[in-house]
Amino acid sequence: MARISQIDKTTPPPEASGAEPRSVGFRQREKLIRAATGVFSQKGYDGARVEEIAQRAGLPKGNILYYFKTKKNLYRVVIEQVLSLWLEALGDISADDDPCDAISQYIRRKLDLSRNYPEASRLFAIEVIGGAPVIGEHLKGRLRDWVTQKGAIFHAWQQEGRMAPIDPAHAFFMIWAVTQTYADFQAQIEAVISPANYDAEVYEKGAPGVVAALVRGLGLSSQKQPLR
Amino acid sequence: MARISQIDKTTPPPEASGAEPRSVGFRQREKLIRAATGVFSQKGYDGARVEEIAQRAGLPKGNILYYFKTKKNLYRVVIEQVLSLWLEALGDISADDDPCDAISQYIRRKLDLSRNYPEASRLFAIEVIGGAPVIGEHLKGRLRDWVTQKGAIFHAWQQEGRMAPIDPAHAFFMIWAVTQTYADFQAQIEAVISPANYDAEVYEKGAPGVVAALVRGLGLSSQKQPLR
DNA sequence: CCAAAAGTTGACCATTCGGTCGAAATTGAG
DNA sequence: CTCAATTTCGACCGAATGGTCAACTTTTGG
Repeated sequence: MARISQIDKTTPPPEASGAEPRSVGFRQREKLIRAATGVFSQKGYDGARVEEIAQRAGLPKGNILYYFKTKKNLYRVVIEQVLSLWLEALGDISADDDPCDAISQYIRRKLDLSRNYPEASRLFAIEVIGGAPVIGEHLKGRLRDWVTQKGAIFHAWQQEGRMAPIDPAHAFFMIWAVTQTYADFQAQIEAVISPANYDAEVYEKGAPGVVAALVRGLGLSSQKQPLR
Repeated sequence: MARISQIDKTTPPPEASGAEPRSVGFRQREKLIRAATGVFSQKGYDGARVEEIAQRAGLPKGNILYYFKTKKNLYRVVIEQVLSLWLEALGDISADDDPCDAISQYIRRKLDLSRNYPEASRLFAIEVIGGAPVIGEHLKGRLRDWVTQKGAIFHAWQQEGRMAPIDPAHAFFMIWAVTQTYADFQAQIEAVISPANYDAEVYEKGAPGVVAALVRGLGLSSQKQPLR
């Protein structure tokens, strides 16, 4: 009976414990997670149907429950993976960097994330809008620590007059808001702009100006030309 | 039999046709819409339970179906009301205004909206993230027209060098993104900042700096001091 | 090559939820 | 006050959904 070791099966997600990326179950789990991300991001947790996720992955419903035991557990796995992706991509900003370069690059990286993983972005948004019931603790932990740490760097830059005196945390909120809006509110942007090709017209043509505006707004003089 | 004229009952929402704001049904409908906004904004359409909305409004479930006929119809009424609130509050920006004043004021107005109607903001966000199945047409109509019109004003300002050369539509996306983030991502902001009083610490202390950053980013020199 | 573990599958169950119905209670105009 | 329209309310129904189960097939390690 295969049921015995199932509790263990559900614990190690594909990325964790890089044990055996070649096993059958590994690939199936990956497929399911990808499908689940898509469905959850569009319909939310309750709106998503296990059956639909299975269908999109080309597998029978039973398999999902076999691999993840419950719908809620699948959701947890999926959203935690999204959060990891998020935090990893945050990258590093160090005090030695030139503020303008470092933040420009950070913004661009964040924008690429929205562009390459729009579903992940939307899923994250839905979770947070709903009060972050699942990842709330992570936000209060990892994310918060990250902001505190990087905020100190911002503060130092501000003391040197190389950055406008904005509360560092709010500077991040601004950056996140703007970069994520291109993924999360894609439907609205499309309604207003009607781009033939979203990627090309929005990310490539529109975004650079927005990055510049953000940089300007944060008072980041290129190189060493202190703000006023 | 009361069923006969019911189709008419569901059509005129509380605000429309200011006929009889004193009738019993009118107040009940209002109560239900308020409750529904709260529940829908937190759980999304599918996650919201008719029973819960009723409970929150202090009425039996049956009444909801009596007044709105179906859950979907209730949702439509609620979200269309939110969109109206949105569009009304967009206010007017005219070419004669000083760009800096006009946009600063617009941003502040939008920020107040997030502050005073956070649930409406979140509901709108969920709808758009899900692809705007219900209000999509409105976005392609009313909102789009509004942006086109105001965009022309931005363009004129840009020609005079009174505003940075950003695609006007993207300027709006930026403003909307930043102002809405304070309502939509409240859970995240709270996790990172832990404010004792969200309104006071976030909107009153943090927001002004953000407004300034946005204005600066859009290249809006106060009064008539052309950018660069 | 073979047994045991891992994975697959569809039939099935319990629950939940949107919606219906009919009858009782309330309201309000004449 | 009266009577019809409006509103309330609980019992009930059918469909859909998350989850279970047991038999079956495929993988895999020795």
